[in-house]
Amino acid sequence: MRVSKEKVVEHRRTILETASRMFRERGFSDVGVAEIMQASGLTHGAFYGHFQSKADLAGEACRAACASGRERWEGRPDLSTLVDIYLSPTHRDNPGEGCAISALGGEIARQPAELQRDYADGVSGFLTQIEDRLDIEDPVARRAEAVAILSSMVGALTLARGVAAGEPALSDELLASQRAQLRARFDI
Amino acid sequence: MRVSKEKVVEHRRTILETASRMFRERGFSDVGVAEIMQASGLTHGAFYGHFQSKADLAGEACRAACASGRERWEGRPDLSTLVDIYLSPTHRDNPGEGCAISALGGEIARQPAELQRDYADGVSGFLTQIEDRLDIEDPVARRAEAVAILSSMVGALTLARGVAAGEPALSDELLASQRAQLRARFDI
DNA sequence: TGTACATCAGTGAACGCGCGTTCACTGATGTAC
DNA sequence: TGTACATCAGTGAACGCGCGTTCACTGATGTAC
Repeated sequence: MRVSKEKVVEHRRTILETASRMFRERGFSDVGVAEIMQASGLTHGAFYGHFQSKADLAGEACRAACASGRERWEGRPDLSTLVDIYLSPTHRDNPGEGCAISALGGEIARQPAELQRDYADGVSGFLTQIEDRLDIEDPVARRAEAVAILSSMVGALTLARGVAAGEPALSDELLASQRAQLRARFDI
Repeated sequence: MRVSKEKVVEHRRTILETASRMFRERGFSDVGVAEIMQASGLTHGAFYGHFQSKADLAGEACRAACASGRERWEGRPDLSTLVDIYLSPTHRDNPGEGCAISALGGEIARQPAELQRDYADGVSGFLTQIEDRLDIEDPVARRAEAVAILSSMVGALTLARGVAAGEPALSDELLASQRAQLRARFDI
């Protein structure tokens, strides 16, 4: 049955947020349209009133997740805090609420170039935010340092997630070690 | 029709190698049993004579890919060369022949603990190989440095692959920047 | 070494299942008077 | 403000399709004499 205009907008936002979370938790291919709609409190048939296709939703969800990540760090914490949060067991264990760059990292390589461009915007945005927190004069050196910090955070988080269920001790070590390593670089 | 014992062994190895390559290229969920068998020059029905299930194959393929990566570096190149190869455009563009740790990084987090243990063995093995090439006395510091190097290589490669089709210039920059960054750490 | 039979790896049709997607229908919302 | 009708978001059955898996059958291989 028909619903109010406000409800339509709310439904679309709910679907997008639910999908964004589920995709980060379990990847694009392992999450179905019907499952997303059920988790959003609707039936699968209503999906195509909001999005053209699952691929269309994937693009929107990727953009939304990158944007929400950007807002999250906007101006606030310093680099030590950012690194501590990023490489925390909490972030490792909750990819659905976490950084899309890490969560979608593996799968995005097989997605259409258009989606990769959105992902690249997210990467560039994160790099800029790191640069803004670095006390390095030379712009080239600053940029290189930001790349190094982002790479090591994404890599450590990916590895820590990959071994979390199989070797929890190694997973904790990877996070703690990389946290200490990065903090030593800009804390003193 | 029946085939010789040698052929049976050869077929099994072909299936395993083909699957190992295809899984690294496109992930577990996006590669089907029939497709693997066709690429191996057989029909899908013969699959269950060699493996119990697709999940069983995934485990074997992961183990095989990690093992082949280990052998690849056994003793040979120094750290500069290893980093140059790992962060090369060639490695980025050929995940099927490349490092399983990076290629399977995202998906392995959603696999059974048993598979993650095999993956963790691969990570530990790679860490040891990096440690063996480091000129650091203190074992704790050496281990931490190896973690930092592996994390940044995996992260940079993952990011470079994620933006390769969408923003090739950024992809090249990430690889080159991280390559230079790492070499500066142990070359002098 | 040669023959006769048992074995069993590979084939391809068939299975149930869940996927993304479509569509006729329902009934509450929005609108025209 | 109240009524009558048009609109259209959501429902749920149905679609074709490809998936992982099974199985009766085939025919070359391996073995016993």
